Amino acid sequence: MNTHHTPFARKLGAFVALSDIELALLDQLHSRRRSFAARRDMVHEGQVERSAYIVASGWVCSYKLLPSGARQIVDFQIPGDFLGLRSVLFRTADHNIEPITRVQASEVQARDLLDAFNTAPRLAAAVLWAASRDEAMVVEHLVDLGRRDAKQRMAHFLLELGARLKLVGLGTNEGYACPLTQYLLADALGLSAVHVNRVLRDLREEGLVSFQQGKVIFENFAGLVALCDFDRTYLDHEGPLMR
Amino acid sequence: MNTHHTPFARKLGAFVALSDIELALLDQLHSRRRSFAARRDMVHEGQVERSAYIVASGWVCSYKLLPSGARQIVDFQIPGDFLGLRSVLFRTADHNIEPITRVQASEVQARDLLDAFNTAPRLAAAVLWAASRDEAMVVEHLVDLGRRDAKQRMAHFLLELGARLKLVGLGTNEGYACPLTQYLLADALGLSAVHVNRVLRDLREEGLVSFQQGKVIFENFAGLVALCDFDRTYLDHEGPLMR
DNA sequence: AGGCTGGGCTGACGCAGATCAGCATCATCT
DNA sequence: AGATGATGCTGATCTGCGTCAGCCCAGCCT
Repeated sequence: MNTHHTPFARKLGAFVALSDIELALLDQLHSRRRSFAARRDMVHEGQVERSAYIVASGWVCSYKLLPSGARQIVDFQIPGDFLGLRSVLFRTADHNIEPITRVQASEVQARDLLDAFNTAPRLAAAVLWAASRDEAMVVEHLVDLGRRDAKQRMAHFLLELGARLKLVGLGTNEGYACPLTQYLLADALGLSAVHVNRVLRDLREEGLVSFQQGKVIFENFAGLVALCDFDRTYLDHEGPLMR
Repeated sequence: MNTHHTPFARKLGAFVALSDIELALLDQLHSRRRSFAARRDMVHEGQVERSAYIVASGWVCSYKLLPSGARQIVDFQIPGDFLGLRSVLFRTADHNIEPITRVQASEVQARDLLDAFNTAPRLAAAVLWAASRDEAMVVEHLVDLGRRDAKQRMAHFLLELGARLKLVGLGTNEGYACPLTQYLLADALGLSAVHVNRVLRDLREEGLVSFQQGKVIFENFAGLVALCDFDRTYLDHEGPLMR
């Protein structure tokens, strides 16, 4: 695997055999690099937004706030992920986006993408694939919230995150570094922070996963997969347009 | 409003000013009409799928099954809605699709769509808009499951459904006909059927909505909106590509 | 140093909603 | 007419998770 490419190129390249020319085109999208401080909203709901981003380093979350003050995190973005692709299409952003750590991201105008597609049409299919994968993840998240209990949710979440990170070279089947706090986990999983803490302790004491000092370590990968029926096909399925 | 067009054309036409030619093109997509019996899966997870559908009449639901036997309904499709657009892109369907009533739907090959787009490029933007709206609904559903209690969920759900039905001429601010059973509601809202029943009773006794004999009737629309902070902008927002 | 803040952690208690069990109604089938 | 199966409805009880309240530690201010 080519490790000197950006996480974005690496992710797409893992499922679509891309030529060197195509890979180079993808890397070129990263010319307009910007940096964002942790904890300061990049985009807030209702804001008029004209460009999307590709995350180069750091972690981001997209969330919705309810008037009650409750927050629901819809998704986390890690290096290689698109950010705000939809708010380019719609006139305004429909949710908030906040960096969790310091973030480096490349601004991508709609025009840049279209130019790249014209030069290398297969890239369009690849990007479409990435967008579909993101949607499949949201659906899986919905199933989590609707029909899995706290322990299964957590297990599923940690496994999915691991699979995504592995794809961009930031994780292995042993574990990965993870900057998320228990509060962030709570807001993503629809739980209270208190309960997140308890669930993590349970999982640790059962020898399944540990999550301490910013590191997720899989102690019993198979056991964890069994606990929540994790099926990763939705993450790395290749489509008919890819061949 | 033109009522002699299909629900699909009507829905798109409500937010994108479409010419008669464009409307006619949309209606032409409905040539390959098929009929499906209630309760028999149209598509099941993992099935290889090559065509999408546009619902002409009847109700459909897309859901995921867990090995535990639990079911999570991701979304309902009503007349005018696309069905399985994503499973055309991916090689296989990633969830099951089941008609709730008898359903008439038009089969749409990827080729038909592309042809229509070539003739009338504005249609592509309109269809993209519809797809984005569907995704926004899934996100809103996710917030429901993660951060709203049972009563708010139900209120939000009934209001959203009402707004969607109104768009295709199947509902008003007074109410609408709805073939969903309490079991279906439960599987969509992440509740038990027993609790759905109680919540419906509560809402009825508080004079907010009633849902009986297949009819949803809004007794106090404003009160219901206030209860769950319903904000319908995500349903009928027009995008920058529409002008 | 001392205070402040953010994060992890824990016990006691309460409640929303699940589960269990059962009844009533209606449509369809035999 | 009786049997069967959906669907709606209800009370009693149980439980997963939230809420409240508080402690501890580490890092960062002043």
